[in-house]
Amino acid sequence: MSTAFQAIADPSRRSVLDLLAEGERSVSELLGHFRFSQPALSKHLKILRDAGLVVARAEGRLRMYSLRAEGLRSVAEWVRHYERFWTERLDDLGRLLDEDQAARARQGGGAGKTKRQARRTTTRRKNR
Amino acid sequence: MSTAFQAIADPSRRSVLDLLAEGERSVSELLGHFRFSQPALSKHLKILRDAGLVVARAEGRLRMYSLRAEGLRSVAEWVRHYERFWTERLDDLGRLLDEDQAARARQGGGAGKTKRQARRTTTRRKNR
DNA sequence: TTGACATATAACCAATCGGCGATATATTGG
DNA sequence: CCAATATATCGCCGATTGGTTATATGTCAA
Repeated sequence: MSTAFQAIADPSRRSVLDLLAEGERSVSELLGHFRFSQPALSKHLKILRDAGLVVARAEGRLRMYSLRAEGLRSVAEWVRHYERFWTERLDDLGRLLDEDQAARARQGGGAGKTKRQARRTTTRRKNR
Repeated sequence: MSTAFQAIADPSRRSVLDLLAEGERSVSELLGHFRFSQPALSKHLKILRDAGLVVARAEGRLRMYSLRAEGLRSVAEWVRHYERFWTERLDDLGRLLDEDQAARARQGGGAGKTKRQARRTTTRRKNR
């Protein structure tokens, strides 16, 4: 039942993946980086295994875990659909705002790369 | 304490975001796409709001929700770190992650007890 | 004002989660 | 074989989650 989205929801599990991104590690090596118990880590590892984000290889009495990053593809693809909202949109919006800012044109600095700022759209947050 | 990672862990909430990616929607419009109750949706929306992934604007008695995709940036950046594992050419990867092929070549060697074991990057991908 | 609608919040519930200590299983060294 | 080590699994626990129904709040129409 564990999807990659669920698996990476926990910060400890993300840390495990970050560690494994540097290379294969045994459970006890991983454990050294956390404050919780070994069974807790084994549980996290099981969740990551079930989600297809890591694989374990037995070497003697050690279990060497390594990253299986392809399991993150679904996440990457889903997020990529949203990337346009802060790339393309920042460009277009920035272009519009540049006119506005050009009005109070001053920006002396020298190397004139348009240093636009992201401005919040509306967001009339009042809430509660 | 709702982080973006936690917020997108739930498939219903991801669907909400997907819907809002097409444009602003009221709560009842969103509700039409789900089988659960209105309070359940309001809870999801609160979580998304707290995570900074959506914003609400009052329009009469409606609440128009819209996407605030920048909230997904942290996720995108984290995942991008892993993209290289399936994006980069295999040969580049092998170059980055040291002597994989040497370890593979010595596979039949035998009784030598190496302190450091072979790093396993495997996963020969050809497509993409 | 009243009543209907739109949405949020409250109170509750079962299931899941992340942690623990205890224990089971496998491997290695003596 | 035995003890030590490495890891997984079990049984338990309190907190969180995702859902429910009931109710509160705010706005529009009449």
